[in-house]
Amino acid sequence: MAGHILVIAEKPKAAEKIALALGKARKHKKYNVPYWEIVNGKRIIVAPAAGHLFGLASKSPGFPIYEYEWRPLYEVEKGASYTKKFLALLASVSKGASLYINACDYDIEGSVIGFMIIKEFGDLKRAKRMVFHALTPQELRKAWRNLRPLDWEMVEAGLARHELDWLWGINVSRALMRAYKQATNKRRSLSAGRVQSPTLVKAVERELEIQTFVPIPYFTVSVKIKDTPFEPSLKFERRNEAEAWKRNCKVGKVLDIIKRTEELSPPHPFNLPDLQAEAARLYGYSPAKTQSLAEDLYLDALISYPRTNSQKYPKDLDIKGILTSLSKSPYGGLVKALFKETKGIFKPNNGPKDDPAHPAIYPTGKVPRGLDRDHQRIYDLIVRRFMATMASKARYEVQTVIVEISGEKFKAVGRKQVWKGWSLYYPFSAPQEKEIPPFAKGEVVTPSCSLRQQYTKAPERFTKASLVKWMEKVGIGTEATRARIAETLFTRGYLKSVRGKVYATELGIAVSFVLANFFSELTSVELTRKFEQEMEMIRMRKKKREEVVGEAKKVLKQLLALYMPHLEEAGKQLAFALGELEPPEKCPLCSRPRRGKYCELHERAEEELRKAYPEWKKRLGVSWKEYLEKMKKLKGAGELVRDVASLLSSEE
DNA sequence: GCAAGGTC
Repeated sequence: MAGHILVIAEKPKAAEKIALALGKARKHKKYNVPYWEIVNGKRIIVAPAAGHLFGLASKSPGFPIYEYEWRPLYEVEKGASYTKKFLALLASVSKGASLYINACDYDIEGSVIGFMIIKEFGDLKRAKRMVFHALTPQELRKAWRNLRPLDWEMVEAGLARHELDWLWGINVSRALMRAYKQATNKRRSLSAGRVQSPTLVKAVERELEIQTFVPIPYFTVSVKIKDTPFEPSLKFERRNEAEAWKRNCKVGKVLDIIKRTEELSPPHPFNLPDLQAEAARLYGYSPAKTQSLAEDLYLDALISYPRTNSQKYPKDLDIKGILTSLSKSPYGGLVKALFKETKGIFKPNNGPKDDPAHPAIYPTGKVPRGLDRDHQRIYDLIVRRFMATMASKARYEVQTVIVEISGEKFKAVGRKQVWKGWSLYYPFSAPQEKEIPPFAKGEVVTPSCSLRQQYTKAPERFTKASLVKWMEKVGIGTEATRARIAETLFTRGYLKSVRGKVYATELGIAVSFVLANFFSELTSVELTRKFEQEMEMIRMRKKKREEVVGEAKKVLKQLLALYMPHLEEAGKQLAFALGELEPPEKCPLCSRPRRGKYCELHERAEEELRKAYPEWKKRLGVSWKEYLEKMKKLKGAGELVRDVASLLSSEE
């Protein structure tokens, strides 16, 4: 065993950290990829992958398809040509090694990345796993002293994850495309998958909720005193109840004035979802755009790795060093203020969320030059947030005035900032100041009350950002993939974005219906839960990969057998949606195929319309005819509802 | 060409 030890890292940055922790490292380059050689002691080479270098591909064309193989990623995925040089390097440095160490991130994907490389270029019988949870020298050295045998269970779980996603995704996608081809003799990229399809279905459900929404009327009486609005507004079902209360609303008395100081903790360090949410809120950027801008900043070495869920900085982060470097930037004034208020002792307000592979996002200290507006805005958020997490609490003087008017209590809250604290550095999320006029306890006041008729509102439309947030909430996709997968729904033409709001297209609705009818597993986030359980079973050696994959094939075979007789029908649904085919019988209100009196969607709208009438009659005393007249023009009513109301009122 | 996952 005279050869060197090869350590395989998941990416160049990690390779560098590992090399520097293991000894005196010399940096080399081959095929324009950096790698490191430890020169004191044993000969060790640390070389990086770039994420997955291998991917699954079909052995043969056709559908359904249950055969696949692992191939170099650059052969099977366009846009992955950059992986070729990494493969070339790893093939080269693998030669003559006596030991292969998988030092990729300690998760099932990292286990697969290293495993595939050792399997292809090295020797699995002389392989070990290095396990660490942070790229700090101490942690890395500890991992080096405690090398473990190769983690076959994690590898098997990871391979299973790839195979399951591939089998479901490729087969159901092809099922959709086949159907469309059959109906139109045209080609079109259609897709379905464990993550994208539940997201599509959610967006379509929201679309239909909005389009079939029937507002319900109610009455509010709102109270103002000295031109200041008081909370809450009172709600009533009927106008006469509201009017009765308004007549009572003549005089009030100030019951209490409560003054307190409110302290607001600094924000947590940025993880990717929080950065995306802020960029969406402040600048209207889509999550995919923010991610891509952040990645550019990372590649420019301006910020740390952005694809993270962590809200914690590394324990050994050189905060002082970073800030010192930034003092030569336009943020110099703020840096000076931060040094002054913290006296050089930096304690970040780390948040609860963690990520096994990467810490929270922070600036590296490198001073940027010539960033365009978009990059500058993201960089600005990250630098300011970084400083804010170390700053003191913001303080507000809050004054609450409580007034009683004929037995009901109302309040108004004034807020004045008395200490800027973190909001000096990150002003974007500080609460607004609000001034209220002076009141005295016991003071008798004259309220002005106004009565308004209002309507319940349909749920909000998704934005790209809130759709990605939803994915995060229900736990599908990862930091690195969520925004990208949401974006594919738009490139497929399933969803569209108008002035920042998400709309489901006819095609999106049709795909969602076909999936619900024939592949209902793919319409729910439960499939991800099931996968997670299966992966766990494999890791615990309670189940074998072949077993899990075999079961999935069986389920798919059954579903596809049920689907095939309806291929043409499904294809027609897709073709109707795209206007490629005319339905034999049209809905009297739109161009969708007729199902009963109307199309499926207008049917649903009529149902909602009829369901809501008793409530309208009770609250407003309107006749059916008056109800329809009103609904025809009511802005908050769903478009499909208004269509049906127009038609019904013309039939009356 | 199609998934989801990693990263340049």
